[in-house]
Amino acid sequence: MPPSLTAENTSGRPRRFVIAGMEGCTNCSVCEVRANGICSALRDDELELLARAAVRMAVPPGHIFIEEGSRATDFFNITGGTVKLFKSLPDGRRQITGFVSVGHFLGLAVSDRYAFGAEAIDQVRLCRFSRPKLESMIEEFPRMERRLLAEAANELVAAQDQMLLLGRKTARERVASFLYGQLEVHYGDAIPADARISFPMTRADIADFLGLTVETVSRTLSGLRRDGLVTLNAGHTIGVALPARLKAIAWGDAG
Amino acid sequence: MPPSLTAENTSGRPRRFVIAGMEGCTNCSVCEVRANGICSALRDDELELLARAAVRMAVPPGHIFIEEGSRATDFFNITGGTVKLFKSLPDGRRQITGFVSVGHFLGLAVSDRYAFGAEAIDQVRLCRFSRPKLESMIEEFPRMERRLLAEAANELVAAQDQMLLLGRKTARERVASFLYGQLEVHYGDAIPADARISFPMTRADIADFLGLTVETVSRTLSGLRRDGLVTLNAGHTIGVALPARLKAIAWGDAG
DNA sequence: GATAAGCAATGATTTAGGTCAACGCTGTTA
DNA sequence: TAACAGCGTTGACCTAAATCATTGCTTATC
Repeated sequence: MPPSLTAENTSGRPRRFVIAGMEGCTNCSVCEVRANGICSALRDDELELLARAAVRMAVPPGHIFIEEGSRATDFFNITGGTVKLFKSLPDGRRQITGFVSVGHFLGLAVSDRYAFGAEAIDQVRLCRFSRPKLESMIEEFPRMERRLLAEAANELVAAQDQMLLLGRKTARERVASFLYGQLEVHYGDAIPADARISFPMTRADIADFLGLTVETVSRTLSGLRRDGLVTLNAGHTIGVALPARLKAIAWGDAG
Repeated sequence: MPPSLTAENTSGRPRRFVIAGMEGCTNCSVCEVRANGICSALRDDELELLARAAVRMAVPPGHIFIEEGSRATDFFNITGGTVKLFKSLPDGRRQITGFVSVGHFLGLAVSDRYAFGAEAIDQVRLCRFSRPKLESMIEEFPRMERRLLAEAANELVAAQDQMLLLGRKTARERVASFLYGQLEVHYGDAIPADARISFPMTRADIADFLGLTVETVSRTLSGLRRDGLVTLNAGHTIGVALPARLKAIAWGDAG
């Protein structure tokens, strides 16, 4: 029971999010994230089958569409927006384990319960597959399994990096790591000098991701600005003059 | 180039670690971890093929057999002993990302470099496969891929738990979590009241796993003993009278 | 059996980051 | 146009855990 997902066209919201030709889309071959998602592992004719198993959905900002510990009935493939994944302690302490966006696959689990929660940060679009349906798809198209294994391996590497950050880095190193990570998300390997990033998450999200408090994130960003390493613009946009310096800080070259 | 692995029978060490019938073992169907490892996904006749690709090795305590950042030429399947996986910062700060033992598969990575290091804690035995060989095996036996995906998914769940621990738990909660985790390793789901665990890792290993210092681990264990929650015996053996209390502490029910 | 090296425990002191509190800005509701 | 809520920043103060230092084991080496 995915808690109250906002299915396309059934929400009371303005329709501007519904791109022409997407309502009740059954043709994955024209999907905007065809190149990114698990679907990239399939040929056009195979996508035909996938289409029948997929339900396209829109999730409004702040909406939790995977409840931690609930029955894992579905898999999701994100086709737009940014999602935060998290785990919580009974008393409310929260750790964000990752931010994921377009092309990301969600819900892989051996257990029958989700081990984490997922909340939309901005307006999110996704494809939903029922567990049995996806499993039969995998049965039929082993290339999809290959793709999932690759994605899981990548996530594992990211998780290990994050453990190093949470266990051993200082606040300054953590914030620098986060910013540099955002640079990589936006620019890939080719990060220009004098780069500019803009991200949807709040200071509280960043704090919960880095294992810090909002105050420390705020202070640390101010510190980086004072040192001429970043410029804090209005909203969630940050300029980075010397990405290499930021990277050095992120990896312990204090400065 | 796996740095100086100690191949069976080629080391100058006493032979007592070499169990009869294992030298140059080419028969995986009698393997002692048949039920645990990736090999469990295969039928007996398929194991015949696997045997030809595997090289059995012994790794002495303290020996690093995967060097962080080195070329990922091989995969490993642990058949005995305990291994610590870790990541380091240039200045030497170290985070242990996991302890793994019998049946665990190592080396899954999309990149051509290992993202982590691996060091034997006690006497370790393992099967080594070359990357291309394992890949062709997977090609041939999709069930193996299924098995790897399941293992990766489980590791991901463990990694998320560890992120919650490192980012949001207190020292006491971390140590309690570690001890309870060890109880689960030893007893599975059926943890008896008045349990007893014995583990091979040092206080320094535990500290690097929990993102603490040795002193804090030591003090925290002493604190738990003072509170009558554990008994610290000589060596690396710890008694736990009330596992349920420990679990409660691990999840934030302060006490 | 003296010396050294590795591991664990504990005490004294310091500090990085948390907590508590105030304030400013922007956008929304009444 | 006031009241309010959400978000971010900054200051004052506090504390959990780090750091530094000492001691007491074992086990290994000469």
